[in-house]
Amino acid sequence: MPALDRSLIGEIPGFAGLSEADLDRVLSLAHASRFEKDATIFAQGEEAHSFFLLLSGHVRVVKTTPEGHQVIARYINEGELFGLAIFLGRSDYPADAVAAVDCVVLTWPNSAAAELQKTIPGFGGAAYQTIGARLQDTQSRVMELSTQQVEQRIAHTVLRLVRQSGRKVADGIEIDFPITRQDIAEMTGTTLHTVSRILSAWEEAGLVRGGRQKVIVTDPHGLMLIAEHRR
Amino acid sequence: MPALDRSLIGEIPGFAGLSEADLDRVLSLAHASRFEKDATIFAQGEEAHSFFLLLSGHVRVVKTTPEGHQVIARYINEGELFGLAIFLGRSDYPADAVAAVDCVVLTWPNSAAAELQKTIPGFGGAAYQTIGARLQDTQSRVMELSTQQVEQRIAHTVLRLVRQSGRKVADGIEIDFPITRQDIAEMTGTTLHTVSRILSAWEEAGLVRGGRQKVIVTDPHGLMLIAEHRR
DNA sequence: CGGGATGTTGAGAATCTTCAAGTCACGTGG
DNA sequence: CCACGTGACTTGAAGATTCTCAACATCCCG
Repeated sequence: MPALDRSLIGEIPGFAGLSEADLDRVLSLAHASRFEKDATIFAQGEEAHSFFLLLSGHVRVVKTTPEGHQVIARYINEGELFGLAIFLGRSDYPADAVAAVDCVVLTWPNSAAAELQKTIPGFGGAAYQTIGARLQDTQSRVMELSTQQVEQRIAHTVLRLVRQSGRKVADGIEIDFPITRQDIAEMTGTTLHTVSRILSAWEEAGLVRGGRQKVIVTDPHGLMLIAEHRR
Repeated sequence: MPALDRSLIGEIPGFAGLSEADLDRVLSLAHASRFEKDATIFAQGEEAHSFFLLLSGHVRVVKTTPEGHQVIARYINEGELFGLAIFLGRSDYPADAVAAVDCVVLTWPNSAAAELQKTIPGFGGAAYQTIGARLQDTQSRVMELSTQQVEQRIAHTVLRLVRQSGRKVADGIEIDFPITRQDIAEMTGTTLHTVSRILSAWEEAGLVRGGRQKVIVTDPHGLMLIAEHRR
């Protein structure tokens, strides 16, 4: 493995503004690895030995119920920490993390956590900030699932995805990684059939363009109206 | 206000095993207050100036959507921290906290947080442990809402309530605070009508006994079977 | 070029909500 | 102490949303 470059993490909240010496110290505790699309970074129930920072790519975090239903907990974007089981006082990972595209990941052993928190001001804060943000996200999702119909939930989810991981293309904004109807269903608590029907209707109405493992939003404002149930 | 007694918090995780001097120090930063049933401890959107520990009673945490729907995020039990906005890096409270019964609450100003974390080993950990546990709870709830039918969700919710806040009575276990059908509906993402119908059916089947603002589980094992969809 | 994964669409069924109408319990004030 | 009013609860009937089942179309990868 090549020596890790400071520029990898210089821009990341929690490491921003560190001295070169501190950056080197942070990197000396970590190691970088590549995961091919569909590779598992960690598995639900597995003993949590490390935590991670996504340097590039997109990671899907999936929980499986005892009955075998899958629910996508979230997508991780570049620059985000994940697999923070140790910071929650957990000894195992509560979900699978799967590379949605080819990914580069920094890994720290749990044993580095105390060290980092002690020596890097702001690192612990960044980790807990991340957890706090996820608690709020998850709570919003509970509210959506509790109070909104399927079409609104899908609209909110698609808008969130393009906002967080959108890439500008000729006629709109495209979600930056391959995503199936089934994936969207697992994020919104519905079935791929309903997702397909609704996306087809939206395409008919000129709000989105679909495609295999692809969603392009062509009329974000129109979608927003649907999300707010004011079509 | 009378001087706060060390015994108030001596048993609480995060304060357990502290010296008398440390306990006094923790209490000197706090003040205790009483809230009558239905009193608001803090309100959604209000600037978060303090965080709290519930000494006795039960607190309902409620979020309201822009459209006016209410969702009960959780109930707080005796000995739990709540209103931890500052630990999430938030400047306002994300929900209402309402006394479900008469309550006694310890309050610390946010300014005490850094102090407590520095001087009391384990305090910061306890706060973040609490947040971590809530993230996991909330995620389980997303899974339930996504994959289970209403009857199972209500069964899980009622079982969780009796487990966390149950009081043994003659013919079963009763939820230890007044709870309406509407409350249960707001915890499970359904309507009070559906909750009422299902509780009536369970009563018919001898699993529970109902009553005004009351639920007594008489056959926890039978309810568990319903929760797992194996009636 | 075959086959598995992905996506579409129709029809029927099931669950759950909505609307409606009431009953019941409890606390308050006369 | 009783009448009354309000909040809590119940139950029926109709309707809507969404799921399930089924069949087929399509696309990509090897």
